[in-house]
Amino acid sequence: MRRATSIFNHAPAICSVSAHSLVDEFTKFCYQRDLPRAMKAMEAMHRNRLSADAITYSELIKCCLVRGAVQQGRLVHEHVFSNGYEPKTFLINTLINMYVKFGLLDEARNLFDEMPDRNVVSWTTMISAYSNSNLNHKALEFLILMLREGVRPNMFTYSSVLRACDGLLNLRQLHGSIMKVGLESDVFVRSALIDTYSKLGAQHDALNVFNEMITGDLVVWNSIIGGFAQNSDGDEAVNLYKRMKRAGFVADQSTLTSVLRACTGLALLELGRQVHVHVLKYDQDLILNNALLDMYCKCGSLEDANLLFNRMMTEKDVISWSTMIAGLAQNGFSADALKLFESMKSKGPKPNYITILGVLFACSHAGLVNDGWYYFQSMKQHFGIDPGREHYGCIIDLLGRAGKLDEAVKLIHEMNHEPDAVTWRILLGACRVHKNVDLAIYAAKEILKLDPADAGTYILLANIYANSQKWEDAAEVRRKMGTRGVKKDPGCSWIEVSKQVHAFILGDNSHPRIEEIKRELSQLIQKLMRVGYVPDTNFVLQDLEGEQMEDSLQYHSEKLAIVFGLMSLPNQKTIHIRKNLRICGDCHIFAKLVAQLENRVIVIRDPIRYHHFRGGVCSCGDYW
DNA sequence: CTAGGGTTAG
Repeated sequence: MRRATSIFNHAPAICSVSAHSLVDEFTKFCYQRDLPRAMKAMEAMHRNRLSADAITYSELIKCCLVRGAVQQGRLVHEHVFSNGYEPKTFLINTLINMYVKFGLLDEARNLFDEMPDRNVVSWTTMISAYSNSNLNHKALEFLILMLREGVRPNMFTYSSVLRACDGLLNLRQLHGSIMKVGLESDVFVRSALIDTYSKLGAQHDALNVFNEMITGDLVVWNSIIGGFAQNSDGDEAVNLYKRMKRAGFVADQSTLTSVLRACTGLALLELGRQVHVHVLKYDQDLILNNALLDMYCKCGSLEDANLLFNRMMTEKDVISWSTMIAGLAQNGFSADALKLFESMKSKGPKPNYITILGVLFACSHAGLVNDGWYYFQSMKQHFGIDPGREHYGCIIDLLGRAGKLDEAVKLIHEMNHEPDAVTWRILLGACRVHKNVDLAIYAAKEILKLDPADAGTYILLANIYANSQKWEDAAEVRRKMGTRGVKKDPGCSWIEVSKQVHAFILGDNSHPRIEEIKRELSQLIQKLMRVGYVPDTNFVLQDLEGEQMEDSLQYHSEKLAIVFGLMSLPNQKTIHIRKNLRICGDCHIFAKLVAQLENRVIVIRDPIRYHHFRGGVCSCGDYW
């Protein structure tokens, strides 16, 4: 414990000051948070073999903590143990906590190991330290050791150790123990339970824990709302948010961030705008602003996103920049994305893994082979980032879409990552664009090896075979699909009108105005055909992830949603639609013509890409 | 002296 450099190794000096006034002075400095004077006084006390009381020392330790004074903290530690006094458990706990907060886990652990009477706080401090450092195994191990020593965990212990649970089995066991001792009604424990179940994807259990709550606080609500938002169940997150408001709680930064994330997932631009109003009072909150920025990008409102991004002039971090760059790229504004990246390089934060992904994404979507290749080649050298599978994916996409299919395949085999289903799907997408049937079959087979539940790929494969008159192969694929119980989701489009989400599902007539909409659609198609529209049913390779062709093409869900948008939104208002499947070639042509003929901006977001239709053209440049 | 909630890609 002692060091050669320690002040305490000097011989005690003679001191004329009375013991009382020395200790009093020390106490005064501690409470005044005057660290230098307190340290001097402590030195003097030490020379006179004097000690103060434990509470005073703990004040001094707090003082060291807020100043980040590690060295002084160590001196206090030595002093407390130096006069032959045995410090009280609570003072040792304070010291352990100090080391933990300084990130010196080993020193905390040494103290912990050597202390005589470890109480629940000592154990909890260590458990919390381990779980905060992601040493989950150690945290759980300590819980077991503590129980073995007969120390009973309290709510502090449980809320700490819960965060260290990385398996459902552990979690359920722990949940059981918590119920047994009746600590589940503690708000900290409850929110930790909800959060941990959510992190492990067990939303059902999280919701049960939430619903059993009689009295809770905002954090518990935030846990459950955040849990659903992060598990891509935006509907439930939004419902809970409304419930929370009815229960009389006022949303804070955390709530709003989660609700915005839910809006992002569901493309709820109107609700997002409403939330924006509440965000204004937290306009210093970077995380919240980043979530807002992402919402505008992913809801296809680049005007709002740009406005916000420029307003956030003073405080933008790497996430803000990455979000904006990726947002521009996904919406088809690749040149702007690259321009922004250049300005980030000169006056923004250091780009990270995700930033580069956005940049490469921008290149691949605009067919900028040279730029993409350059950024890819130089990312390690310029930013110290090794290309990951996703970066390779972008470049495979870039080469493939540009028609360099051979080079794309070569890269797949050369990269130092195992290709996964996503990699092959990218190649398949390129085959679709360039109508390379043989390679498409190869890629599709690779996908199905890795992801046997991918309905779109079975259908594509069957269609390719059917198209080449290979009826037996086609039947075999369909049969496999049947035996594996793989079903294709029906095409579905959503549109938000007057704070209400309207869903259009292929083959489903449950929308109250469906007949009227279909009549309007038929008339619109007639009108478009007079200016040259020809419904295109020959998109075999297009059927990759698009809606089925055999069903009436004219009632594809996005067409119904577009017509409903024309019918129910004011003339100048952009029509925003979200789809669950890729848009098909026919609907793409249809949307371009409608945008032109009706003088409307139409934004359709499919699972991969955004299409901004304006005056007869699409922001994707017909390249998707 | 010890405890809970939020942001970019996939």
